[in-house]
Amino acid sequence: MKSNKLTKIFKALSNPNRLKLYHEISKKNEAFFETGCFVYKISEKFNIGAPTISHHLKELENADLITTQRNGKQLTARINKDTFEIIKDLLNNN
Amino acid sequence: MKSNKLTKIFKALSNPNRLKLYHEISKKNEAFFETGCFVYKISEKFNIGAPTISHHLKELENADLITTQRNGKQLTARINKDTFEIIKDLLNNN
DNA sequence: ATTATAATTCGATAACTATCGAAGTTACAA
DNA sequence: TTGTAACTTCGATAGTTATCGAATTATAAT
Repeated sequence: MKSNKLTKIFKALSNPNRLKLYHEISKKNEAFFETGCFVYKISEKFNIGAPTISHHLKELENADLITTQRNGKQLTARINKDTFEIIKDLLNNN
Repeated sequence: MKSNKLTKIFKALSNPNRLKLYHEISKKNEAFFETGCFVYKISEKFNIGAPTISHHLKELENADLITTQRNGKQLTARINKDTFEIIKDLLNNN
């Protein structure tokens, strides 16, 4: 993997809220892979506002860690499986 | 692994120069595990000053990614094998 | 049409970080 | 003991980032 791509991934996961977001999405992803998971449901678990969630999702997307898709009023987030494969071991031993 | 420990690791590796530093140390580490590797030799490859190198090494150390040890005038850096195990796959496919 | 919900954009701000030059320290050598 | 090499500490600065509130957009429901 290219070094600048790696730093992008590390940077994206270096913020506690973003790591938690990614982790939540990855957990839901297993259960609802077909449908993805709704962002508004996840973000209830956070103590930060909607603008900040929106900002963090873009960072995760920009690092190719997730994809998002609008479904009506709601936003659906899905894990990018390629990048997930190589960092899931880190996440799952927590 | 604890989430705050993870974010510390990610943060430490989210800076290009720090990632490169870590990578260089890990490469030398295989060749010179007994002796470790000299920081002044590594830092010749960087376009940043000694104070910045020193700062970055502390960040890597603080994230338990490396250990350092003074040997006379020189500083020796060694990879922490525990943390290396779980991220080496990311580094080696570059 | 009006309202409500989910998310985004914008502008601002406080906190953090990478980097530097200058000065200081440590250890060795001449 | 003077010098020098490797490294650290300090203080400053420019750039980045996390977060917010207010306003805006998109979609759906009433």
